[in-house]
Amino acid sequence: MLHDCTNFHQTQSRESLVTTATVSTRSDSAADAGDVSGPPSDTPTGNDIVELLFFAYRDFVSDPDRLLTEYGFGRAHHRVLHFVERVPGMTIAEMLDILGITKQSLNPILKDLVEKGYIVQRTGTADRRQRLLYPTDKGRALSLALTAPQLQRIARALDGLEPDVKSKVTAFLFSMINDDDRDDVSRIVWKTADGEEQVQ
Amino acid sequence: MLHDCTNFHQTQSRESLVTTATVSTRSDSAADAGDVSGPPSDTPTGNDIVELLFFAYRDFVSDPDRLLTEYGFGRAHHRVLHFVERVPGMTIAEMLDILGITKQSLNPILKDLVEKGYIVQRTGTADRRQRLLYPTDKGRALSLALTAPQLQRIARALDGLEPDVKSKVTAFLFSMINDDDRDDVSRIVWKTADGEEQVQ
DNA sequence: CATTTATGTCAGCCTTATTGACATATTTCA
DNA sequence: TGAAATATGTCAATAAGGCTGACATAAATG
Repeated sequence: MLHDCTNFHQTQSRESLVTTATVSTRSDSAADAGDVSGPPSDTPTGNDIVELLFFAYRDFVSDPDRLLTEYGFGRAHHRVLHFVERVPGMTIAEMLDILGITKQSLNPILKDLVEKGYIVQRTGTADRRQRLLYPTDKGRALSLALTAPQLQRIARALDGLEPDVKSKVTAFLFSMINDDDRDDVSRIVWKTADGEEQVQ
Repeated sequence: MLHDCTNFHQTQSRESLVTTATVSTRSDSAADAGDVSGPPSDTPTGNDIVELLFFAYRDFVSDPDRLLTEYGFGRAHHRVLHFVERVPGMTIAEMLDILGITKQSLNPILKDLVEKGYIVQRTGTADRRQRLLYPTDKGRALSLALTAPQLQRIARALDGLEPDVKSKVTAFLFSMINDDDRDDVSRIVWKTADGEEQVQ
């Protein structure tokens, strides 16, 4: 889930990359291009991961697109619904921090989801200014349906690989997150079933 | 590089997630929310990876934002420039396949990069309908500068982990890509320095 | 010579983002 | 208590980066 960051609506079309001619003309073509650059970069450490992350994420976030289109939603709706399902009772401010967007961007999307009955807002009991977000049964069902193809993709990818890959991938992705956010992310990602963790 | 899929311009602001109250009220708050759903999902296999991919990718693609803003470019410009640098001599059609966008979306971005002197287009020699894309020295320099913080993030993440993590992460990300595209992606990602590979 | 292909371009539209300004309810603090 | 800060909502204007559809041109192909 969680879409590119970006939007994009759904393209879906996408046959095969670079089907046509050559990936690149021979290096002398590049060399004789006058003003043009020298040899391609020597792929320093990590350059392959830069590109694999792009392609993997591109395909990964496109998984729920068909379903989203059916419901008239975009990837932003998926992101919001996903985190509401995962962290029921989340406040608006927490959602804004997680998604990294402004309230003006969140509002129309949230309004959509509330109006169509996927999310309910309840006034906070401790602080009655807050509007706590909860998924409805309908919202929970849609969230799970949207994430299902992504879980399948992950399971299929792990299936062909050594059993320790999952823990190593998890550790790597976790290390890729900004230092400041890592604690909070771990509370969201590995929260216990009864949702007991306090952030502060 | 390669930004979220999506657009988004740069937000840059982002302090810390969920700094305020509790991640969630206790589960009975969710339970007594009436129409609201049951217990949170039991985190089936891969659910953590779904979320870690979101957070890791979110931070990863934001690395070049400051620099992009300085140059008046967006993440889409970065994606285009990156692949032109990596696969000099690429055709327009190949770029469209890789990025998964339409020519109408690509055109203004490409025009920007050409007008500002980061990319040159040269008529193909074998097929003179094609406009082969090459980076200029300036474009190559900018591409490398944009990717530098991302390589640093990857290197730093791998640094604290076991030495086999890199190969396992690479294998995992590769498996996450759509079946149909995997051959072509491997040609792009692991192309030799002299760019000799033929796609067909 | 007719058709297909690669590319370019115009027009209109959508989603998701932004900033700035302002309103309201509630909590907190002096 | 009363002032200030906080959480949220809303309006307006703007922008990036996507989309579809239609059409044009040049070059290759059959």
